[in-house]
Amino acid sequence: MPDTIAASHRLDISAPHRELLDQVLDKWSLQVLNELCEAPARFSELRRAIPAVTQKSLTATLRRLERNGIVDRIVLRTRPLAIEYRITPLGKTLRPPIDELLAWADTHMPAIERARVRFDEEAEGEDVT
Amino acid sequence: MPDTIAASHRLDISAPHRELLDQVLDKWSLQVLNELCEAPARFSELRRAIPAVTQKSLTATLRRLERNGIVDRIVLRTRPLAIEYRITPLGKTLRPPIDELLAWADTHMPAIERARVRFDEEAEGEDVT
DNA sequence: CGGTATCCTATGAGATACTG
DNA sequence: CAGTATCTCATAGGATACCG
Repeated sequence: MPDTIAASHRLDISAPHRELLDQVLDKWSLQVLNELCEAPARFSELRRAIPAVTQKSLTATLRRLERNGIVDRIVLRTRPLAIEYRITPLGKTLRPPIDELLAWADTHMPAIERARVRFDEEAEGEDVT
Repeated sequence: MPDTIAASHRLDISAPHRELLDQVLDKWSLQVLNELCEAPARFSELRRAIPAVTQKSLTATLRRLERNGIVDRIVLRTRPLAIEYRITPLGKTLRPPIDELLAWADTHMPAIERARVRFDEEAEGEDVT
């Protein structure tokens, strides 16, 4: 295995970091985490709570989160059998950083919208010069 | 215009938020931001600094960041002409949340590795039961 | 140097059908 | 209910060739 390329004084954004963030910050993870931080939920409850997700994607998301120790999959020996998903303590530690990120998005959204409009307008006039 | 669906006491992870984070936290943005937070850089410097990125992906990343007001593309009227990319003030505000996320990844990486091993081992023995 | 244009393939994700 | 298994299509991203 290759060690880190250089002892950079900057942030080291190594492959494992990126891979990890990709698994945790993907399209549906945030919503799922959001639901499970509230309360444990069953598969069908999650589907109802997040209508846009398909069965397949929800399954994939839950498996990924489970594999990374972010959620637990509990088999309830009720009748006829039920599965419950719960956030783990490790999963809970994700909240503060995620919240900060969402707060950033919230705060700067207007500035970003403006930047986009400007950019798109400039691109318009570009080739007519 | 529809207001937020429900006055949820939970985090609202709306489409614009997700879209924004997708644009900013994509595969290469973190590395690029990391470089540009240090100092302005030319296209070829970025390629050297991030060897794994292809020309196409780097171009796409820079355009996206530029459109969102995170970086500036400066045309230097030197000889024979040079392009410089710089982080914007808006771009700099991204650092704290990103740092927190990376710190989280760093802190909890060992626990996550362990969770993965456990999960994969359990999956092994599963069908041999 | 700093890209754009094109082709091609791998992956992600929706729809659908079926199972314990 | 809680999935798995396919099929299919759209997109992301790499390789390559070329341009101002």
